[in-house]
Amino acid sequence: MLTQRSRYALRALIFIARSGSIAPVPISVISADQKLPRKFLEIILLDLKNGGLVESYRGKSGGYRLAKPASQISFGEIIRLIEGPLALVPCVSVSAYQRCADCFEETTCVIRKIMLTVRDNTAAILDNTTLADLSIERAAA
Amino acid sequence: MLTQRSRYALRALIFIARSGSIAPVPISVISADQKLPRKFLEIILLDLKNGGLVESYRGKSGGYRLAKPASQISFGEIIRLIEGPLALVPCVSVSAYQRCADCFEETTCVIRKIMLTVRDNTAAILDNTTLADLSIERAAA
DNA sequence: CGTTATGCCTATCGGTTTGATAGGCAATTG
DNA sequence: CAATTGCCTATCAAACCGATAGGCATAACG
Repeated sequence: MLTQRSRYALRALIFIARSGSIAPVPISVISADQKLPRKFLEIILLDLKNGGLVESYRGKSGGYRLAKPASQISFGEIIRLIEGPLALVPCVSVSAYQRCADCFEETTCVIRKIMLTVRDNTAAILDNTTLADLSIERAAA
Repeated sequence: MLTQRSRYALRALIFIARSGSIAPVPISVISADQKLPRKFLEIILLDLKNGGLVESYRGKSGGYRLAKPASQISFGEIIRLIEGPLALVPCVSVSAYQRCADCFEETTCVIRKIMLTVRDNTAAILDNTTLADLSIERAAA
């Protein structure tokens, strides 16, 4: 299961992407429309900014904007940034590979084999769907 | 990422499945061979027992055995039992469906749409691979 | 019967993560 | 200068995670 943070991040980004406006979107607007806890959302947006997904502008008429075209921000990238690796075991993670503790032999491990399949499937889906692939429907999860 | 518990559960079950012996396998043997913390493994095996995946026998020459044929114990079932739902969001879980808090409309939610695809793909893999689908290679993750 | 090997129950524990809130500082606009 | 906005720091309770310890119940074996 994804953490609440990740779901909030997705909703916030989708909202920003859909707003389509050139003017940055303030936290208060996102939080009001999507009904997300304002202060908590602040932290998340800061992470998204540090991760290079959004730009922020301070002061009056400040707020957040996507840092790159919506077509270049995939669900996979968002989730990896906020949640961590897509992989179910560290030894099949591409973005954060790590040998499993107490692993006898990676090449012949059957658990690794199936987990690699799962990871590749998941990544194929999440990395190929971007914020631009959204129809008019409303984000709500 | 899976918790350590789930990885341990998988390794223990694979070990039992492979031992192939009719005699139950004691915790101490599993823990020694797979290098898993003994007391911790106890708790996990108890969960597996309560979940109907293994049978236990007390007393001398006691231990654990698979409660059904290895071909009927899938990775999906094991992970769901120890870890929880495969789904990334509650609203696409089949085994533990729950409407997302603050969801506007489930049918049109784009997050739900993609998460459903991911879940279905993951489930297809994990539910169709069983403890019987293991070659001679050694489990190690 | 008693010894021994085993699973089972209960309790505890420190550390980390999770979700969240509060207050004040910094910057920018007008 | 006032208003609005993001940013930084601190704090918090609750849950989760991985693990350990001790003793009780049960069954096999001689």
